[in-house]
Amino acid sequence: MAPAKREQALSRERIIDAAIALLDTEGEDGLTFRALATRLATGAGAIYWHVANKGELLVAASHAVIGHALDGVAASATPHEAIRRIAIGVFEAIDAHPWVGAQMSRAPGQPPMLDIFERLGRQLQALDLPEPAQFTAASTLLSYIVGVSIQNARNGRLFDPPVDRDAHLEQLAQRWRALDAHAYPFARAIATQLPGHDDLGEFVAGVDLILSGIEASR
Amino acid sequence: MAPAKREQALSRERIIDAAIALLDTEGEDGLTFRALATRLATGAGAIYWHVANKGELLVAASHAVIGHALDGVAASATPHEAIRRIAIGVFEAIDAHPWVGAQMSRAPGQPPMLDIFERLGRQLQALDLPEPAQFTAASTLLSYIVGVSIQNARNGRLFDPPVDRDAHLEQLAQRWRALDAHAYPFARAIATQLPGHDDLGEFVAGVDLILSGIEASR
DNA sequence: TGATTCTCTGGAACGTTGTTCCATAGACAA
DNA sequence: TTGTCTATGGAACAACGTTCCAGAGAATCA
Repeated sequence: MAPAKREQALSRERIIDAAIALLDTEGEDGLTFRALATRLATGAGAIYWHVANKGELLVAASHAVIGHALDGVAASATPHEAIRRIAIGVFEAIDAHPWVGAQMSRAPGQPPMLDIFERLGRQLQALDLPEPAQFTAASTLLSYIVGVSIQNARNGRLFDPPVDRDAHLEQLAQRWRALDAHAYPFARAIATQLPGHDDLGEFVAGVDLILSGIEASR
Repeated sequence: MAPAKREQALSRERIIDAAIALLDTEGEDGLTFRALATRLATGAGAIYWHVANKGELLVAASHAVIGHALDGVAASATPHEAIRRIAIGVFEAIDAHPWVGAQMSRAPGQPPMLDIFERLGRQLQALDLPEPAQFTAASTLLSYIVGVSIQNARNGRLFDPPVDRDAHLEQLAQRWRALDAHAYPFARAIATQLPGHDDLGEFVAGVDLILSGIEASR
C-alpha cells in the first residue's frame, strides 16, 4: 500500500511541477509527454500511471498555480479590499504563467475557475446581498478578472523583462497606426495610449468600478 | 491573372465557409485539413495554396463570424444603446459558434478582437470622454463582453436545444452541491442559482453596470 | 529465507495530426 | 501549337497523444 520508495520516485506532484516548469520556459506548445519524460528521466508511458491524459495534466497545473496564488493572498479588513487582493493575485499569477489563461477559458465551473469563484463569493457573502445578486456579482467579477488577465498576459510578462513588454506594445501600436483610416478610426486614434500603459492600475480600477456598482445596487 | 474558372473552383472564401461548417457541426477538434479536404473534394495540399496554416484559417473563420455579427447590429439612437447591441451581437455569435471564443482569447489586438474594440471605441468617442478614459472604457468593456461570452458558450448553446443547456447546468449544480462543505461553502450555497439562469439578461445588466460607471466618472 | 503478488516503470508501437513536396492538370498568352 | 503560370491533390514526413506490455523493484506471505 505504501508507495514504492525508489530514489527520485515519480509522483503526480513531481510530474505537475515539471509540467509547470516546461510550460513556463517553453511556452504552451512546449509541454509534450516526450519532453516531460526526458526532463523526468523516464518514459512517456510511466507518466500515464499518475496522470490520465494531457487535459488532466493541464488542469492540475493550472489548479496548482491558481491555488498557490490564492493561498498567498493576505487577509484584509474589508470585503472590498479582500476582493481587490484576490483580483491582483490572479492577475499576477496569469501574468507570470500566461498558459494558465488559455487553459482556464476552456473549463468554467471546474477546478481552477471554481476556486476563484469560491473566494470571491465568500467575500460577497459578507456584503449582505440577496443570493441571486451574490451569484451575479461573483460571475461578473470572475469574468472580468479572468478576461482582463488573459488579455494582459498576451502582451508579455509585466515584471520580469519590462523591455519585451514595451517593445511588444510599441509594435502593436505601430500595427494599429498602419490600419485603414476608414475602417479603423478609433484604433488608429487610440494607438498612442497603448505603450507604457499601467495595466495593473487600470485593471484594479475596473474591479473597483464593478464593486461600486454592486454596492450601489444593494 | 483572372483566376481559373474550373467548376467549383477552390477559393479562400469557400475554404473558410467549409471550415466554419465543420467547426459548428463537429466541434473544435473537428476541423482537420483532411476532413476539410474531403468536404471540399480535394487534397490537403491544395488548401495550403489559399491559406498559410491552420492558425490563419481559425483566425479567418473567427473574423468572418464576428464580422458578420457586427454587421448585423442595428443602428441605435444613443451610444449606450449601441454598445448594448454590440455586446448582445457578440454574445449571441459566440453562443452560436462556441469555438470562436476559444480562438479569440489567444490573439487580442488582432483581427477578431480588434474589430469589436473598434466598434465599441467609436461609440465611446461620442461620449465626450478624454482619450485615456476612452481607452480604459473600451478595454474594460471588451474584456467583460468576451470573457462572459466565452464562459457562457461553455455551458452549451442558448437557443437551439434549451434542454441540453438546462441539463448541463443541472449537472454542474449537482457537482457543486457534492463539493466539500468546508472548502467550498459559497459554491454549495449558490448552486441552486445555476439552472434556469437568465444568462443574457445578467450579461446585459453587467454591461449597463460598467457603462453607468463610465458615465459617472465623466 | 524464498516465492508470490502488486505497484510502477520505460521503451516500442499505433493512429492521427499539421505541414511540405512535387508531378501534373487546366487556363491563358504568344 | 507551344510555352508559362496558376492551381491541384496525393504521397510522404516528423511530431504528437496515447496504448500496450515485458519486466524491474518493493511489499507481502509462507
